[in-house]
Amino acid sequence: MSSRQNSPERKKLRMRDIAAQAGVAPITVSRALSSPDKVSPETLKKILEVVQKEGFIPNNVAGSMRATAKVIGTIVPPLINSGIADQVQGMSDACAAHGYQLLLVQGDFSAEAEDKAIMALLGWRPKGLIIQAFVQSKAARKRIATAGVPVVEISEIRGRTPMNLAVGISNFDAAYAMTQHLAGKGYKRIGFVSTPIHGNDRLRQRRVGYRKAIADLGIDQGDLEVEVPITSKGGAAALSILTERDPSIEVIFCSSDLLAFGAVQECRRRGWAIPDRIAIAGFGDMDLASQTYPAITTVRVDRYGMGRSAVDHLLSLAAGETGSGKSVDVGFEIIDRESA
Amino acid sequence: MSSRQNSPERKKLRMRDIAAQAGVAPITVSRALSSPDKVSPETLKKILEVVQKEGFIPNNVAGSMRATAKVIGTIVPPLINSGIADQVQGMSDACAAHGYQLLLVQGDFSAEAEDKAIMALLGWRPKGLIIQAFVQSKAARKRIATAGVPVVEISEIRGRTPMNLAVGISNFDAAYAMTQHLAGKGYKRIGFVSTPIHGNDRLRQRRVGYRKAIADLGIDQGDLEVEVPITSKGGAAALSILTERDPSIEVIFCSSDLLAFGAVQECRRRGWAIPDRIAIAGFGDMDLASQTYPAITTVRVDRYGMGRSAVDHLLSLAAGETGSGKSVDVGFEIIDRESA
DNA sequence: CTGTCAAGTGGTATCGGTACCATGAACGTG
DNA sequence: CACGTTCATGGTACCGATACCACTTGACAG
Repeated sequence: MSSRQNSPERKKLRMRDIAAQAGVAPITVSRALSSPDKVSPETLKKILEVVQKEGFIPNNVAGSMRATAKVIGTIVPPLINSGIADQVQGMSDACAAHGYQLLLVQGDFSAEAEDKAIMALLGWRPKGLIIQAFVQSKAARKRIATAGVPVVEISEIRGRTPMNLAVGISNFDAAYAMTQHLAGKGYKRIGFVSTPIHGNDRLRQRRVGYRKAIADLGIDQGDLEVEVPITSKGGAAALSILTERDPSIEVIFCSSDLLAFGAVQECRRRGWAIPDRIAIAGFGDMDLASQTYPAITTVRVDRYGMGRSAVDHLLSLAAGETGSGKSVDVGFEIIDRESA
Repeated sequence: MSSRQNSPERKKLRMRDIAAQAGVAPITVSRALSSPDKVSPETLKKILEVVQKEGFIPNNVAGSMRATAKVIGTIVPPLINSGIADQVQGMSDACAAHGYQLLLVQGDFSAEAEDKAIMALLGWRPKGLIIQAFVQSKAARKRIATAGVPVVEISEIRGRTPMNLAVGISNFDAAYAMTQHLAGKGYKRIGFVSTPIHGNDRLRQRRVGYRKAIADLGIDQGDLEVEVPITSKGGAAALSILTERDPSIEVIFCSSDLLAFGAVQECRRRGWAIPDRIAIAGFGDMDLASQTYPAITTVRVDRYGMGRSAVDHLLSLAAGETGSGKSVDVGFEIIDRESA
């Protein structure tokens, strides 16, 4: 009766206000908004009209107390490279497609920060977590296990058994394949540039794959590995270090395109021809890699697809599928360009 | 009495379970966790022990029904360039520092998507919104106004009056300054490359600033503007288009470093010397700009700082400060490098 | 000894949806 | 025509933490 006039300075809209105005019970409004096919067409129309007119937006917080929240929590490393950004985009798009929200926390490289981030996420009782943390500490794993929330890890899929399910590639295989590829093109002395591993399995496996390939190839070249920060400046530095350590080095395989880019720029600065004076390969197939001149030979990984796939699998897990311990391999591809 | 043994297959932990085990009331546990100074040291210690032992994580969803949620919603454009990524990092860090969570939605370039995204965010009754949408449709603004949620816009600060408060720079001034800077270095024919404006005021103001500078300088050069997709490929294309349109063009000012990078690579491909054959300038001072050889002259904007500052101001607004209509100018800086 | 006050703690109502079960109407079937 | 079944809708009881107010206790001033 007084529901019309008191809008100007009355408080926030609730479902019951809409219900009153539409002449139905609150629960019917709820159904109209979340499962419209359970409401008769006329009622539905009437309710939606009121919702539209009043600009009502249901309170997800309240709704998430009974039903589990349509939220997926995720921890991502700092978005320094566009690979991660693609992945976030993939997760974001997939979430949107399913009507979920993405709760994003950025990790750094410390275990405490990771633990705190996980607690913050779990506090929201998300449907699941997608983790791509660097550390993956034991404490963190235990916390998640206790909470009983499904987890999809975007990670190295070789060797380790995931908590529930992992999406990723074998970084070992990829690095092995690239090293072999370079050897196949006739390069003899093959350097390797890594970023600080910090307990990150993906990075470690790349190095292991490289080493295995060198061993299998029977190349005797001493230590041609170096570790630098994950910036293009790091790549430039790596070039200097390695060429100084062994002037006859023929190719440098960088564990990230960002490093490869930096190395290419350093060559330009020195006036060195690529790949004649020295060849360079990267990892990730960032946009950069194809656009740099000369274009960079690299390993393509479908990061966007990994993000989407992670969300899809997570929702399956949450819906009851066990799939425990499985790994989903999204594969990789060697992209041969001009730089090596 | 039976609270100890039934843990194995009992349901989730609630605050009252902790309370029972610690021999206090639930509300005391609440206080112990959110305002520890209101609880006596002994009680606090006992409660924290139980919390620790059980691995209890309070349910934020429930807590957010009475008190407003410690959540900030944000809409960001696709993370195509690292500038946006820096900004997200800034917001994320600032949120973490204040104990807030970041609810992230990625926009695209359509008004409907934006409206949907805003509804999704508002459904969580966030403390506030940080918006950096491309469209900023009228419908979206109205929705936010109705919800009565404070908003910080990361945007162009010239001309437009923000809903509550805007953080950003004057893109007009920045583009004007760069154009003048280039003219000051002796360049006569100055081209301009923009990405599709799509109603985005920041991009528009850059173009307007450029045009104003050209007019003020009294340069009569015809149309040396072109619009290309925001990719490095777009930058390469722009170089081709402009040099074909006017072979005597001397410098190209790109409204994004990504474009400038593409243009530089295209020059390399053609064997053109930079800046002798043609000079290039960018916008944003992405990591790329300083690392590319030759290093790119550009406009530095502190994106990370903008993100942090947006969160800080938003929390002030939420705490009651009005600050309506104000704009916070974080400023810019012309970074003179080798490319122009 | 009484009154005032602060600190520490608890009881209760409440935030706003939705799961669960009940109800009544309309329809078809034997 | 009695009965089962489906469809549309409503009533009620929560979900789990916290705001609000009340209460107890001890310290201290007058």
